[in-house]
Amino acid sequence: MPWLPPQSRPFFSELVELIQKRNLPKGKAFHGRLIRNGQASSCLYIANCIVNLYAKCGDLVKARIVFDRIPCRDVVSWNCLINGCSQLGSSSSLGVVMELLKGMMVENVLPNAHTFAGVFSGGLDVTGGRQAQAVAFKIGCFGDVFVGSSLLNLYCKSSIVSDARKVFDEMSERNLVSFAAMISGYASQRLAKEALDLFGLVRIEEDESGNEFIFTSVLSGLTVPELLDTGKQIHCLALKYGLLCFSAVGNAIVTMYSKCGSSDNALQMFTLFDDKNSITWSAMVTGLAQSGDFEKALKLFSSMHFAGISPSEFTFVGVINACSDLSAIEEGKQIHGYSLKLGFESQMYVMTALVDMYAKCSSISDARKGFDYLLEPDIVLWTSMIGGYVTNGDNEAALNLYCRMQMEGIMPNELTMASVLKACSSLAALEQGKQIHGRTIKYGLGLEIPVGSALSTMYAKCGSLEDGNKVFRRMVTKDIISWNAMISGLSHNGHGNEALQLFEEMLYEGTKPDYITFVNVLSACSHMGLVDRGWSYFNMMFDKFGLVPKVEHYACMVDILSRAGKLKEAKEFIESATIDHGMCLWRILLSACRNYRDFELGAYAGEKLMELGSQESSAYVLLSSVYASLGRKEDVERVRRLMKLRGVSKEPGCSWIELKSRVHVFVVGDELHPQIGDIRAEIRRLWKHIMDEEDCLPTFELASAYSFAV
DNA sequence: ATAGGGTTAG
Repeated sequence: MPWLPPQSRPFFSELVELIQKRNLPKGKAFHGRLIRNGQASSCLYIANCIVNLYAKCGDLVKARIVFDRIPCRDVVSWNCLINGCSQLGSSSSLGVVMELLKGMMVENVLPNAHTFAGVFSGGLDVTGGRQAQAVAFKIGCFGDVFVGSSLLNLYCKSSIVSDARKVFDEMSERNLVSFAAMISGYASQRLAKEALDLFGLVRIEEDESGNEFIFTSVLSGLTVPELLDTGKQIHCLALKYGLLCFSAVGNAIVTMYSKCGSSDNALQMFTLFDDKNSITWSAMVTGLAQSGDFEKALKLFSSMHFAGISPSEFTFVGVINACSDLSAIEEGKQIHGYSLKLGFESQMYVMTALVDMYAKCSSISDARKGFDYLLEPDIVLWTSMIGGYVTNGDNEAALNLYCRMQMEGIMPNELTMASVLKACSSLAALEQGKQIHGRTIKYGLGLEIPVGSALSTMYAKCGSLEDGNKVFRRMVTKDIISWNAMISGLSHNGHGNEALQLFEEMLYEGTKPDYITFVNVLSACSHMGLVDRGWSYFNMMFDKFGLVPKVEHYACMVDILSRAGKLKEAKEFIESATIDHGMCLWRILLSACRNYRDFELGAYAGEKLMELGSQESSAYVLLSSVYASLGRKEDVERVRRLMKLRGVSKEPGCSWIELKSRVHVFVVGDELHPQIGDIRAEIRRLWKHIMDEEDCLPTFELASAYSFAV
């Protein structure tokens, strides 16, 4: 049967050429001619070629029609169709590929190595891959290098490197292709050591120096500064073996230098590059942006135009990120315009970068416009938009969008859940948070760092400390953020001792605290009135961990001292502070002086604030009340006039609470709540209770809150 | 006649 009659030979060679060129229009015309002169179905060779022609050109419908008309299809006919589907690579194609594999076996056509190589290179579905793997094993195609390489590549692409390695180890024959696939699998998982080990093995086992594929793969895994020297050595090897003429190798070297923190080497490599292509430019622009050289990145981006290379979607993503980090919205908008001009308006990655940029630049409505433009946003774009709302403080919008996403049946990922949980934390929306917790379990997301941390924070912030702690204890790996979240949760809910205990436990486990940890620890000391421990933690920051205390830490210290009534000590501490502390320290002292009725010191602190030009209304209100207590009426007037003169006004206070799925909002001075009468009566009752209590002197804040409320 | 690997991105 596989025989090509002499009269078909000229047609055959012309067909092969059309297939190689993927020339569908000419191919169609040629197919028409073959039908007219009766050659189309003269032999299986020609028929298969025609199936292959349509399949390679992506016209699977036509390929299938021709295929269905072949009277006795052989394994090649099926393989052509399968490969066509594989190369389309759409999400639905894997199902089709599996159907075809089944179909051929039903017709008693035995698959061969070509079949499986095609099947494995088609989709990214692991389940399908495993099924087909079993069939390949049974039929005895498993030993083939092509089959093994494409299967291990499938596992790599699905991020299951361990399974890929199993296939790799079990292969009876390996070649450079199998090595390249395996190395790149490790590299993409950032397992540089494993990738380098295999790279070394290539030279022993294959007795070869490798090829351009091996080099690009191993280079792409070198992404941290510690590997810079290794990267340099591999660069030298590439030079020695004459592989620098492959632009992919050069591109990988440029990226390697950027990621390993050597922009200089990257730029040098880039400058010496003979024929820079779009990838080279993108790699360099992105590299500069990621190293924090945003201006250089933007400059290089504009010179690209003059070099006659037009930016790709990759370049845009890189340069838009530079704008986000710079908060350079004007440049960002221009680049957005440029990307529209080049027709990237529907590119998912570009749009995600734009949404991030607008969100970071506080233009959340522009971010939303971009998001709405894409009809089928993928999960990363959904997550960026939701996360954008969260960073801009519009937590309701974040949750609304998340609900819409759920209704559209989009499966969230870890980062989506972490964002919506953060929204729940900020809103203190416990019920919603619990539901989302349920979802994470349903989706099998576990308690890995983004979700686990967000969950324990959410419970802690919503006052459900036990649940927060439960989640925290079940997390297998905790990072500093998880610890901070739990410590702060305990501290904020009045469990200062437990907060400090947890901090000690953290130190014991060898986790290094950061600035935020110390803010939480010091504020716990403040709530507990622990002056000595406060001092010891404050000193520990620099002495033990090399952390220079920031203004927040000074503020906590002032708070500790003044709450404990050590007002003079607090004043001396502020005046000896070596940092540019601004006004907040005096503001804390002033309020403490008011509460402790040390009006002289209060006036001193208040006048400091007046000198520094405070814009906080509370500073003026507090100081004038201090002067009122001292009976200095003219000073009261002066402070009030100053407040007016400087245009300081009071932001109305606002608070809310969620009860039985309803959110109750209160703004200072409003009468809107339907039960406002009952609420006021209850506040009066509580106030009376406080006043009746012995030794219970309400603070100034409490007293003013009371006077506002009733 | 049919097959496998690499470089840039959210």
